[in-house]
Amino acid sequence: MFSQAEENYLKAIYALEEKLQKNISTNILASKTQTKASSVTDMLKKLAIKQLITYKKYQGVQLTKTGKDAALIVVRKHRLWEYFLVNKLNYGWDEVHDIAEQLEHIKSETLIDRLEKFLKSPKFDPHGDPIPDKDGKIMRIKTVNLLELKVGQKGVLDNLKDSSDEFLKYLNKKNLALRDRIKVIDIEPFDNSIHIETKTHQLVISKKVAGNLNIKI
Amino acid sequence: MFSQAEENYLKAIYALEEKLQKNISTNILASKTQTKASSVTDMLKKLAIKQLITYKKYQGVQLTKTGKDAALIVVRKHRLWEYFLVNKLNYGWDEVHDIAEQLEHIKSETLIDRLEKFLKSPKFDPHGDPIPDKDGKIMRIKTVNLLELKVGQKGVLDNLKDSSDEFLKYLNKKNLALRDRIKVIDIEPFDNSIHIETKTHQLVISKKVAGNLNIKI
DNA sequence: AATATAATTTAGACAAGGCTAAAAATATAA
DNA sequence: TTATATTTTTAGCCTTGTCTAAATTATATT
Ligand SMILES: [Mn+2]
Ligand SMILES: [Mn+2]
Ligand SMILES: [Mn+2]
Ligand SMILES: [Mn+2]
Repeated sequence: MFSQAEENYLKAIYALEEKLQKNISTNILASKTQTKASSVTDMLKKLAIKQLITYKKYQGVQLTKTGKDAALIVVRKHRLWEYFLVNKLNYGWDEVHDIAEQLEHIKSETLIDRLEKFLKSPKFDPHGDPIPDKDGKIMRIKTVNLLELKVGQKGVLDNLKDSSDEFLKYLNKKNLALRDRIKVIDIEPFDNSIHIETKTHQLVISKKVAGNLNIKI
Repeated sequence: MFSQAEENYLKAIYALEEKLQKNISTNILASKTQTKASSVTDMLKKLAIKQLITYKKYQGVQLTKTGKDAALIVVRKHRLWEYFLVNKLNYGWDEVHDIAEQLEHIKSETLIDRLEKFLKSPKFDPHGDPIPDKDGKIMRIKTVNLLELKVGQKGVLDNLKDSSDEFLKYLNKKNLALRDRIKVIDIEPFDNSIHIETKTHQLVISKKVAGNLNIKI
C-alpha cells in the first residue's frame, strides 16, 4: 500500500500528464502539491525506487503502468466520494473537494466497490469528470471547448477544465450548471468575450471563463 | 485540530476510563494502542501540554473536560461511520471496525452532522453502543450482565462488553444478534456455563462469553 | 561560445511518532 | 525494612515528509 503523501503525488502526476501530455517537471509538481521543489525531488526518488514513475534527473517524470493504475484508483475513490457527498449528503459541488481529498486515502479492499454499488455505479462525478471503473477504465466523452463554438452553435455544458471551488462558486453565482443547454449568441471580437443563452437566462462571459467550459455538441 | 495519533490516544483513554473508572496507566494504554510504553509516555507529555489530559509522572492520566469532549467527537464519528457501513453498504458488524478507525479522522466542520442527518440520527451503533450527539451527550441504557441473571429470567441482548471482530464472528456462528430475546434455562455450577434459549434455538455458552453479553431486562 | 538566468538537486535540519535499551521510581515480598 | 520485581521514564536512534540555503545542471540570451 501507498502512503497518503505518495497517493497525492501519484494523483497529481496523473492529472498533469492528462493535461500537459508530456513529462512532468519538478516545479509544476511542486506548485500542484503545494510543496517545495526540493520536497518533490525527494519524493520522486522514492516513487522511482518503487517503480511507480520513471525518473531521470533533471528530465521530469512520467508514471509507469503500475503508477498509473495506482493513480487511477485514487482518482476513482476521490470522484465516488465526491458523488456521495453531493448526492447523498447534499453538499454543493463547490464544497466537496477538501473532504474527498481525505476520503480518497481510506484503506480497504472492499469499501470503494461497495460504495460504488450503493451509489448505483455513477459514471461521472459532480464536476462532470469520468469515474474510472474497478479496472481503471475511463469513459471518455467527446467535448469541445466553448471557445471553439461559432455564433449560433449550441451544446450542453458537460465538464470543466477548472474545478476549483472559486470557479464553481462563480458558476453558481451566474446560474450555470452541468447539463445546461448553451447557445452562443454573439462573440465580441475586441476581447473575445462571449454572449451566451441558456434555457433560463442570457449572460456575457469572459474568454477566460469560456476556456474552462467544455461542451458536448 | 488534533492529529490522527492524538485522536486515537484520546479515544483509547476515554474507553479505558469508562471501563476502569480510574487513572489510566501507561502500560494499559500501550497495550490498547498497540505501541510501547515509551511511545505512550512521549504522547502523554504532548497531550498534557495541550491540556487534554492531566498527567503527573508515574501517576497515570485522566482526560480533562476539553480532552473528554475531543474524545467524544471521535467516538461519535466512529460509531456513525460504523452505522453507515453496516446499514448503507451492507457490511457485517464484524467487518467495520478497521474502516471506521480511519474514517473517524476525516476533518470537516460539517461532514459528520450531515452524515448523521442522512442516517436519520441513529442512537446506537451496530454493536449496541450509544452514539454521542453533537454536544457529546450519550444516551445510556440500563443493562445487566448475563452472568447476573438467574435461571428462568429473560431479557434482550442489548450490547457487548467485547466488540472485537473475533467475538462478533463467534456470535455470528452461534446465531446470536443484538435485540435477540434471551432466556436463561440453566446454570451449570461446575464451570458456570449457561444454557440459554432464544426465539429460534438453544445453546450453551461459557462464563467468558456470558460476561461479554449485556442484557436489557 | 560564453554568460546569465532558471530549474533542479543536494546538504543539512526539523517535527511527528514510533522503537530499544538503560535508568529511575514505585510496588511487592521476604 | 530491605531486597526484588514491575512499571514508567529517559536517552538516543529511526523513518517519513517537509523545509531553507547552497550547489549543480539546463536553458536562454547575447
Ligand atoms: Mn488527497
Ligand atoms: Mn471532481
Ligand atoms: Mn482511529
Ligand atoms: Mn462499535
